[in-house]
Amino acid sequence: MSSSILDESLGFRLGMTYRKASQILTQRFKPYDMTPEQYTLLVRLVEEDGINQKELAQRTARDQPTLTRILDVLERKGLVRKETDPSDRRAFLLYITDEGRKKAEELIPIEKAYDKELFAGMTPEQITQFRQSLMLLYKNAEGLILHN
Amino acid sequence: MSSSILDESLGFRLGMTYRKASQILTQRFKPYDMTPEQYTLLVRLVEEDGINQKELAQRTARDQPTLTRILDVLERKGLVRKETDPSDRRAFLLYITDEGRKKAEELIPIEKAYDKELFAGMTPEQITQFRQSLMLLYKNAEGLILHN
DNA sequence: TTTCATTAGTTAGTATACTAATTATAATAT
DNA sequence: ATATTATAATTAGTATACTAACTAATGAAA
Repeated sequence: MSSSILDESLGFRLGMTYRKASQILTQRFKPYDMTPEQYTLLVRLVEEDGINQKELAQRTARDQPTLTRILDVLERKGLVRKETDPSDRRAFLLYITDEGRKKAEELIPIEKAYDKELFAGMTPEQITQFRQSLMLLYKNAEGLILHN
Repeated sequence: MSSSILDESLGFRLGMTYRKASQILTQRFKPYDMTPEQYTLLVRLVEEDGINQKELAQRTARDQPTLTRILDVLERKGLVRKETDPSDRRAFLLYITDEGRKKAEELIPIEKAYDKELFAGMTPEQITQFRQSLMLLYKNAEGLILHN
């Protein structure tokens, strides 16, 4: 029974777990010259492209400045293409390239396998419960945002 | 039932949840000129000081370079003090200052309240289960590190 | 005791994440 | 039509996180 304030804090435990999990996936992606963050954008665009940056930001739970920078990298690598939206010249429509699709399809099984290893030892019911808890936490946190 | 690769990925969900939760705590700590990361070091030192940086890094689940930089900030703010270890001149022993202790004690109830709000709607059993799942994930991830 | 390996901490380099401010375009309201 | 407001994306600034390389001190071995 730990009496540490930090160990008690679920927020802290959530953070340390995320950092460790992210660190391992970063290692595994490194030989493919890809980060987990870049990967999420790529995968989202494989599923649906022709959307703009604001939409992609929402669908990957990232803010727009972060997205801009990661997209720069993906564009430089030739995995993603930007076209100005003819109906709104402020916006860009994002398209995945053939190379980007190939890269994503190479990495998806690696990420899936990692996910499985990460959750080894948990029953399907526990995993479902964990997933639902994460979703509740996200909703709770969203509701606590200060809007200025 | 979503068929999105990203939504299916528990690692991605873990990350988006952590980021959102961290973002809100960052907002709440801002009036106190404190980040969640700085806070964790401070709280750990309130519980036990006179340890060196390597030990503090382990106890807060952070790597040493990150620790060095955050400690710089805390030292500049006068919340933490470093003394060279007389028995090992490579190492520093870390001490919390009176001001640091006061700051920590001011923020601890804020973080605790936030944790409670974050987990609103979950039963104690669900929270316990969630905590145990996080601990299992951490252990699993640790076991998957590539050691060179 | 001199060499070699290890260890504590830092520095350098890269990537991510957020807020706030800016630019350019679009949409709305007089 | 013109002025105002809102929006998409970017830029600037700060903070965190990691790996790799480095410095200084320690410890162990020949």
